[in-house]
Amino acid sequence: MSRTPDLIDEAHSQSQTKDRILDAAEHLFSQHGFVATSLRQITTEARVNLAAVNYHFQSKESLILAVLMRKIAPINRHRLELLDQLESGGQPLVLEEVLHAFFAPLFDARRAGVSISNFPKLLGRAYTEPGDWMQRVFPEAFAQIAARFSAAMRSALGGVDMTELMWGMHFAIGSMAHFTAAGSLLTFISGGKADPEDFDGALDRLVRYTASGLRALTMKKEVAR
Amino acid sequence: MSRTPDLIDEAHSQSQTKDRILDAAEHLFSQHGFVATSLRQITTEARVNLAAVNYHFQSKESLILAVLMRKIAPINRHRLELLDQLESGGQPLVLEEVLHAFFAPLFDARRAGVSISNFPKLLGRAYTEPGDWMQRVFPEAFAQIAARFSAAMRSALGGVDMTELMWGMHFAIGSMAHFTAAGSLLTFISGGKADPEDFDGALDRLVRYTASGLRALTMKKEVAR
DNA sequence: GTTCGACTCATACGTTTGTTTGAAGCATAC
DNA sequence: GTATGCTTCAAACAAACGTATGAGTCGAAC
Repeated sequence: MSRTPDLIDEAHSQSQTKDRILDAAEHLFSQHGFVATSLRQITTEARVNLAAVNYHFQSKESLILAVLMRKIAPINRHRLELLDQLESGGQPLVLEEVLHAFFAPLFDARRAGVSISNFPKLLGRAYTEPGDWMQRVFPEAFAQIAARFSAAMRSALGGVDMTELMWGMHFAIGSMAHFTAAGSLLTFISGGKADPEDFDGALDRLVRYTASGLRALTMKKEVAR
Repeated sequence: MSRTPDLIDEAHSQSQTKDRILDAAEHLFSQHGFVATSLRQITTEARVNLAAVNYHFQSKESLILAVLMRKIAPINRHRLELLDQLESGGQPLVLEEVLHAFFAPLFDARRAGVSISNFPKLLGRAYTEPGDWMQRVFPEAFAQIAARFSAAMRSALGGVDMTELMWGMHFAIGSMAHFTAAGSLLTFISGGKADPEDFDGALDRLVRYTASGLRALTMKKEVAR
């Protein structure tokens, strides 16, 4: 037995420490927010030396960005894939399908994360946390998404006023973010009857709700109350 | 002139320091969040001694609660007033009117604050900030609101399934919170065309959007996709 | 066997955090 | 005037923060 393979973990161990830090940071950030989570908490949970954070990432801020991008990038890629798929069908776009393409990847992230964890909350936090850095990065990460999907929605709705559509998208993003970030509030106001862990049901409802709201908002109608 | 009235400020001066702290804290919390704002920043902006915070309030956490409650209480009171007004009319409730009663006080808060400030953002933060304390307090502050308004909405919609209505309320709260907390994102995705400072327009759109979404969600329809 | 690069480690640095202390101010009541 | 209660003040506290340092470990290259 010259080289007992040691099947247990650390398969290729490509900087296993770096990933452990990212995983722990993601978990803690989603629970306590970015500012309230210390590097010591992260390195303790990751069972890694404190200095490893500043070695692999240069600063805490860079760590935050790395954690976010690791989750946002594949979700947005998935969104664009689904939209491409819809648009290549040759048939006219259906609003519900476009919205599904926009929302579904976020919910799928649960399953894509294999074992871990509760990162939808992480993305929810990203919207409202103190950060000035957030407003520097989100545009970059979401500019393409916003442009592609707003165009698709406009097409599905039949060439409506773009400004009204933007208001609707903003409301829709709010519903989505609030659901992912504060699902426990749903449990509370419903007295436990509505289950925020029911992702399939949530996605279905969010699509129906949003589609109807968008149609109402972009309907040709007098502005006067 | 035995008692020159000194019309200038500090009318009854009932602990003027306490209010200065609350005002400064409210302002800074809304801009940088609760955890990222230090007591020294607050006392500096309020031009008050550092120790005054722990004298008038016992801790930073109590300060946060005091700041929140000072804003939430009158808003919720206003909400209930408007709802009472609707229900005492004797006529059947209209969904749009109920939603207006729910949303309007938040937007009015701008004007009610006389001179100050941007506190809608403050409330927006409260939803997603780290706090475990938040989940201890919000139920207390919003239990009555949730009960009264969900009943009114159910009445306006004609006795629909309560669980579905709760999902809708949750989405609605998300739209509202996201708008108040992250209005700048609207400016971004719309390329500057939609103005988040247009509160009248925003309220109108939010009511229309939400009413339509709620109706779609609570419509009797097969659950199967 | 030595050298070299990548990585981990214990430890310390300088700040900043929330909170506490004890003296000083300053009205009102006796 | 002296005493009393509430408030403000400068200064200090221990603790926790993000970051930096230099020695030490390990494996592959030569």
